[in-house]
Order: sequence, then C-alpha cells, then structure tokens
Amino acid sequence: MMKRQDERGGPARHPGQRSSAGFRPLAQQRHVQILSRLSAIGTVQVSALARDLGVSDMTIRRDLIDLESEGRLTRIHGGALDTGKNRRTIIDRDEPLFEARMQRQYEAKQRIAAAAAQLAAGRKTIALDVGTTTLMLATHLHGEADAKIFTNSVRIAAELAPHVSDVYLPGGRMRRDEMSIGGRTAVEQFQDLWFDIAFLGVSGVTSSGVFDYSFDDADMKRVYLRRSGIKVVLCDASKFERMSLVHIAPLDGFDILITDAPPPPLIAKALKDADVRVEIAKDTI
Amino acid sequence: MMKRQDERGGPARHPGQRSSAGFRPLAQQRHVQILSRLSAIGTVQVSALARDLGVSDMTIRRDLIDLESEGRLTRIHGGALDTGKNRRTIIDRDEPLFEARMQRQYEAKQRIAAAAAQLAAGRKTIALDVGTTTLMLATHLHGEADAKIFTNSVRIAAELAPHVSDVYLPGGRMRRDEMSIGGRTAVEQFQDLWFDIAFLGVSGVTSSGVFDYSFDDADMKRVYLRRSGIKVVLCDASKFERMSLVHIAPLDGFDILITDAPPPPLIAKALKDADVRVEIAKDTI
DNA sequence: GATAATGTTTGAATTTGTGCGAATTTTTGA
DNA sequence: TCAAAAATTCGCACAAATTCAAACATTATC
Repeated sequence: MMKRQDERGGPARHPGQRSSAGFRPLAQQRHVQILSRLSAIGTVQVSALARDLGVSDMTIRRDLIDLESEGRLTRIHGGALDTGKNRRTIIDRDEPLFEARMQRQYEAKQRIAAAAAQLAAGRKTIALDVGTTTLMLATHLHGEADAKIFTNSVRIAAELAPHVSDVYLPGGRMRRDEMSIGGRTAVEQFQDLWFDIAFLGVSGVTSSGVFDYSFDDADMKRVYLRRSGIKVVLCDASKFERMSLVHIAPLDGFDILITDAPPPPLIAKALKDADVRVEIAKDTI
Repeated sequence: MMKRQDERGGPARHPGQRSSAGFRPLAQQRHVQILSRLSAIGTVQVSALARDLGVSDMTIRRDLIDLESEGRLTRIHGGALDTGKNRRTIIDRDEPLFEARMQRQYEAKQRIAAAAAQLAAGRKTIALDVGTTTLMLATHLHGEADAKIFTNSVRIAAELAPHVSDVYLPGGRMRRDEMSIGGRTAVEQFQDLWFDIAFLGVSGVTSSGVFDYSFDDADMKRVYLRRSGIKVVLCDASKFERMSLVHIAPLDGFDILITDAPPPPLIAKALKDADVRVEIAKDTI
C-alpha cells in the first residue's frame, strides 16, 4: 500500500517558523498553500510553487501526487487544476423563456417574417414592436440601410445596429425578460412621431381583436397602431382563438394580418368584416 | 545552439502584464483564458492571444485545435468564434472596430473592471458610460440584482438584462458602432437624475483632463459627471498622455481613477493636485 | 544512527518554438 | 469588376526547452 504520508511522530513544531527565515515549510503547510491557491485561481504551476515555497520541483510534484490521491486536485503537465468544485463555470443561460418561444413555431415565424419584410421594403420610417416574430423580421431588414427604424425592443436594436444606421429607441426601464422598454416616458417619446408602417406581435387573436399578455408593452403597441400609416399584425396560426390578459385593439384597428395558415371561419369572417387584408406566408424555397 | 529569440516572442513585456509569476502559462490556463474571452466578446485572434499570453502563434493554434475538437469553439482563419453556447453578450460579429478594442489591453481592462466592481458593490443607483471597459464592468455586476443601473449603452443593457431587473436606458438615436444612445433627448432624460456612483470610460488622459473621441457620447459623459456622488474614471495605462478629439473634463472633475499601472510622473502629480484618488488594479491572485 | 523527507542526477516524455512552403485573405492595379 | 500582387495565416516537420519520474544521495529530526 505504499502509503507515503505524514502521520509523522512529532508534528508540533517550534512556533517561530517563518517562511522568510529560510526554513523549509512542512508538507502540511505546503499542502494548505497549494489548495489555497487552487481555490483562488483554479490552477497552480510546479515551477511557481517551488520558487515561492522555497523547495525543489520534485518536492512540489510529490505534494501534488499526494493531494491528487486524496482527490483534492487534478494533476496536469506543469502543475495542477482545481477539481471542479469551485471551478468557474459560466452557465448564465440567456433567458429560457425567450429562447423557448423563439423555438416554438420557428418555421412559421420565419415565413411570416419574410413576408413582412416584403411589405417593409423601401419604407422611410418603420416601427417594430417587441416579440419573437418581429425580431426575426428585423433580421430580414438588413438591406433597409436607409430606413429609420423605431423599436422599443433592445434585442431588435442590437440586431439591427450593424446594418441600419438610423435606429431609435425610447427611454425608460427595460423589462428583463423581453428586453423591451416601456412606461410613460417611453410612450410619450414615440407618440408624437409618425411611422410609414408598423409591425406588431401579439399573443392571441379572436374575433373581438388582438391580445397580448404584457401590460407594460400594451401601451406601446397602441401607440404603434395610432401613429402609423400601415398597421401590420404578425401572428402564427397557433394563436388564433387565443385570448390573453390585455386587449390591445379590435380587428378594425389594423390593416394587414400576416400568418402562416388560414384562420378558422369565425375569425376569417370577422377579419373580412373589419376590412383586414389577410396574407398567408407560404413556404419559401 | 546559441538559439536566440530577441525579435520574436520574447518573455519580458509591458510592465503591467503578468506581475509575480512571469512564467509561461500552462496549457489549461490558456484554455480557460481563451474560453473566457470567447464568452465575453465572441471572437479571439491568434495573434492577440499569442501576444497577451506570451506564447507563440503555433501554440495558440494548437490550443484552438484542442478546444475545437472538444467542440468548445469554432476555428476560423486568424482566430476562433465561440459556438454560441456560452455566449453572454450580444455582440455582432460584423463589427471589427469594437472587437479590436475589446481585444486590446484585455487583461488590463479585466483587472480594472474587477476593481471597479468592488466600488459599485451595494450602491443603489449606478451609472455606466459607454465603452469596452465599462462593458466588462457590467459583467461583474451580475450580483447587484437590487441596484438600479442607468446606461446609454445598448450593449451594456443587453448584458445586464438577465441579471439585473432595473436597467434604464435613455431614448434617442443609437450610434451603430458603439451601440450607444445619444443626443439632446437622451441627455435631457438623464440630467435630472442622481446617481450614487458613475463609471466613465475615456480614450485619453493628460494632465489637463480626460478626453474622448466621440462628440455624441461626450455630452452624456458630462451628465454622468455632473449628476453623481462618486465619479470614477476607468482607464488602462496605454491611455496616459493621449489626447483625443473632445475634452470631457479637467482632472478635478472626478474623484477616482482606476488603472492598471502607475501613471507617468507628470500626470501623477496633476492627479494628486486635483485630489483624485488613483487605484492600481492588481492582478487577481 | 534510524527514518522520513527532501534534493539531485539522468534519460524519457511532453510541450513549445521555428523555419518554410502552401493556403488564404487583403490590397493593389488596371 | 476582376485578377494579379502583397501580406497574413496555416500547418507540417523538426529542434529546443521544459517537465516528468525513477534511482540514488543528502539532510533533518528524533
């Protein structure tokens, strides 16, 4: 069992043990030092330890062998690593909710976004609401370098930044999940503007209108509807007949609905009565 | 024999580089560094890594090959991209200027950001200026979940979003390179607020004050200085004795300067006369 | 002096650096 | 706009440097 260890007879040393005095530190002391360094910076080097502790490389190596056999570290060429305990793992996953929504109905939303981009082409001022579908639309607007684009979504602004020079955001508090900017100040800043066209995302559509689940974003959506020449709602087919918390507007509050499959008869009739043009985005390619 | 290497990757570097252990970093240490940079800024360059880590290009290349085989990054000509899994910041790849600045003095800026985070800890209202160093500071502020953070940088806002619930942005036009929001409206929105502490990035420091190269951001920087209890300037040592386009403020316009190496005598004296506290951010140990 | 810990020597294993031609990207020039 | 020229970057092969570990010598402690 080749147990090389330090149960050593006389552990109690004279207290006057100073590292600077040229005395060799005991194995125990070195071990503590090594582990302390490991937990602080995650790795240690044989050469650096030997120099700092005033012992030979071989001694440090033997220390590391001991400590590894106890499972307190992992040896590597030239030194050792901390054993995963307090290893720095950066697993700051970026918001599962948003990611999940982005996955859902991904194909449909892409088609809708592509169709919407056709409508946006060549417009001077474009307003983009918060949402996953509108974010995808933003990726289709890279060519609109000369447009002025207004949005209260920080995500969309970041997406557009390298491609469109005139991106405008309202000021206010940013909601952490959506990264949208809302509130009284934000609404006030946008409500005196005029947009050629506005694209809205919604979370539900019934014959009585469009719905969303967020109070904070609802006011801004109404501003977009009130201050735009053409009002476009983007909505995949899974959202038909779904109500949400907030009623944004009746069906005659907007002009065009872009979706990926024909709406059910009841809604289709209501849309026709409200004089809303319905565009079914078909598969690309 | 008689192999000499004076013109190529010599060991001795900038004084503020690697202080105590001036040795070649271990392979695993480099790997951690590389992945850390990737998650922070999305890309790395072989040449920059070789310079900063004090090893040859070939060694960095071998590191990248290893990491790619583990699926932790994607190699490209001249460097590598992260695989999107551990990305923390919304950074667009098409922006060479910002990326390049992020690479430059990376080590120093990280140290400065860490030191600044200590100052920010526990404050109620924190203002963050635009810049690469302030962006790194933002990554250190994830723990400050209860603070209200104000910034005119969309990048910083996006970085903070998942961690801090109260992030506030001013409204206005977003500059495409910096993703900063500026202009009269933006300034007006922030100038009636009061911040416990403000952190500013600058592009130059001389005995006559601090400088920046952007007209658009200058006004907002002055607002931060005017409306904060504690005014902190973040500035790596490469910026001493450098003037830029816009004079932001004289040296007595702020309270604390955080940097990574002692300033040259002339500036040191001027800072002392202006009663500025100078903090040298030392290597994390 | 006995024993355990540490230092030293030495050859093998591993890692890193360098030269150089090929491949790629960027710049230049028509 | 396209293609040639210039500048980087890549990756191989091999040299150089570093690190490892075994065997043995030395030192410290009791």
